[in-house]
Amino acid sequence: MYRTVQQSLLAHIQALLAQKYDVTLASLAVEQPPSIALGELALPVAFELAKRLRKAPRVIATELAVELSASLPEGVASVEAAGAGYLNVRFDRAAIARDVARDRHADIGGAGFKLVEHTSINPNKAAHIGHLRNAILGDTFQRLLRPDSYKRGYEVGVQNYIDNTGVQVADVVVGLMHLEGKDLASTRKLLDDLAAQGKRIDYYCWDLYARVSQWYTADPTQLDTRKQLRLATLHAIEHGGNEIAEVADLIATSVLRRHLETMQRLSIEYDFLPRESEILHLHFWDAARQLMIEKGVLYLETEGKNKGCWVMRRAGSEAQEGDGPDEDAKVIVRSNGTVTYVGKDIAYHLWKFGLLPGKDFGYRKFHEYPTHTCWISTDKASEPGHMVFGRADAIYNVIDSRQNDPQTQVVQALRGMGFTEEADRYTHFSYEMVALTPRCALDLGYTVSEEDQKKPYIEVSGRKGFGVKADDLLDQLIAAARTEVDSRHPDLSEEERGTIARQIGVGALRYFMLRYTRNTVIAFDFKDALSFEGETGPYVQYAIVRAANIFRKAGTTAEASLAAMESLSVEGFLDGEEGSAVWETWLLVSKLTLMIEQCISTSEPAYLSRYAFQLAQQFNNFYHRHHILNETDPGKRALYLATAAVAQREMIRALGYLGIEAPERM
RNA sequence: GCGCCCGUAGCUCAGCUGGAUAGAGCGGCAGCCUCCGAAGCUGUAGGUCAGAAGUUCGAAUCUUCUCGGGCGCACCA
Repeated sequence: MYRTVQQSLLAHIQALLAQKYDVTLASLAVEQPPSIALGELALPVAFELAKRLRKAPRVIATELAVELSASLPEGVASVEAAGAGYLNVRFDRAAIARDVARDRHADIGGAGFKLVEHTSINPNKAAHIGHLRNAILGDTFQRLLRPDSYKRGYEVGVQNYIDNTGVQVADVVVGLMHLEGKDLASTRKLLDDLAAQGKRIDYYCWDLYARVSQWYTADPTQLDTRKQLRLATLHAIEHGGNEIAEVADLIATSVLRRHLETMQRLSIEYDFLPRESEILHLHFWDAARQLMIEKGVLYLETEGKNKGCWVMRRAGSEAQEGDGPDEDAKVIVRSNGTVTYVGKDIAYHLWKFGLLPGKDFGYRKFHEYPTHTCWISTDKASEPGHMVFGRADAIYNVIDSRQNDPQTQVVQALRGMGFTEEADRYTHFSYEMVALTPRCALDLGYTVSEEDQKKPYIEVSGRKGFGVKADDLLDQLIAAARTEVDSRHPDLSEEERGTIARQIGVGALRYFMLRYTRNTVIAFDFKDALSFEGETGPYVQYAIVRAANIFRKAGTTAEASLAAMESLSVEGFLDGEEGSAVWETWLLVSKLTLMIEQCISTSEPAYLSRYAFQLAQQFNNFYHRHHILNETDPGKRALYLATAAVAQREMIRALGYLGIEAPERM
């Protein structure tokens, strides 16, 4: 509702400015006054106009207030000049509250297919906390976009790109075949044995990957031989149709299934898993190469250090007209004819926007979620019933900030090819890494150098096997929650307690990853991550449970409490000092759509987690201030019940978008 | 060397499309469970917003420079 009133007010003022002063402003700043006593909205527009109109801000504000008062927009009670020239707006509290109770709100959504890509973990090791941040950010964002019962939303597809033919997979294959002397058959047996013992293949690979990485450089006399072995393995995997490639596929697919399980524990699901093997075998690059040459962004370098390579100019250096070769250009095709990572990525992104004529993946069913199918790419014919993904109007790539440069290269290529609209709708959803505090690393038993101990944080490294695995962290969180639940609810069944503990653990984890803004490095520490108090997911869950307890004890429901608002005269109850405190809860509650819009337009889910916390804090405040069940005035009691109901409703919704469930009890 | 990001309370972070007195959590101190669950609430202490100059009626927020920290700058992916 907040957004609805704000919009109509701004439209009113724009019209007024045009009519009275003959000015149009590109955008109007709106804020909230420092105190609710001053009103619900404040506009500093008079300051902006002061110079232009050669009048004191206060005078302009007063004039505007008079004009606006003549015909107030819906939901607005009064407008007045305040301070040095602010235009303060007071809401019609009773009317707004009634609308909020009725769940009137602005809609969110529009046309166009939005493709969100996240997770994209190399399928050669267990997921760690860095991957968790990626997946949780992407999944939350996807929830904000999707159609649901609250909003119209956008058509959305969620992809998880699988680099099943890269060096990281090759490394694990080298480990299996050369360090452990396995072949296809014994690798199969390994998988069966691990499964029988209830062990995780991704954990096994975690250790193996770290071992191989060390092994490559362990013996100086073997450096070249091992490097060659690594390269030969990679090429065999890329080429396909041999035993090495089969081992790689077996491992990559098994690890991928584990990743899907890990993510599903966190309510994270995917629609499609495009794999690099198909990008290779279906020759996406050939089509892209031809297109790039046609459009003039890719050219053969004939001189200098990049002689014999097909290169592309870097972003920001296109004005260069000099004679000599552009030494700064990015190599796309090596002199040996193979394509680089950025080249393949350009081809892939042309496909995402439907710009690769005649090229699409084959689609095969891979995993069934309760409500939908997850598809995977294949170079064979498609199974029926699949969705088509390569036709995006806008894309969001959740990729950490270390890939800023290559991402910029891809956008630059699109722009250079004349696909400027696509380039404009390409969002690199960038975020900073999750690192470990030195203290945390020591606690985990890693050896930390003197130098590293002085740093604020240490980068996680799969190659070194240095990091916290996603499943381990989740297990710990759930166990900690379980201990609490067991002591608080010995009466509940084993299964119920398990469910609640899982909801709390997931809530704590997802909230932890979402409370930091994207460009903040998270220095991970168990003490912070395992906290259930203060600004955490469980704090919000607890507020929801409290509200539920009130309805139970009052012998009513949230729905009935909201319906009661229809016949309730709240006119006096939301004013004055005491009423204002209650009103502030309603006002905050009315801002959900505004928050979601903000999260979408800035690609920043952290605003919503903050909002959820603020709601819970506001509700807890209200809860301690007004003892609802002891309230003897029936009008007040009804209003308080409705207050708890709207607060609970929006807390549940906000948590829902964050991918966090609200437990019945906790 | 070049590019991007960051520097706000003891610690971890919000605030950064310029706007009224710079906020929250944790930690500290002092309180609140015969009363809707204390995973909670109240009060209190704590800040030259890294530093300097500039733009502006107004700067934590915009510009430039300096200092400090991080991450990128491959014919790796």
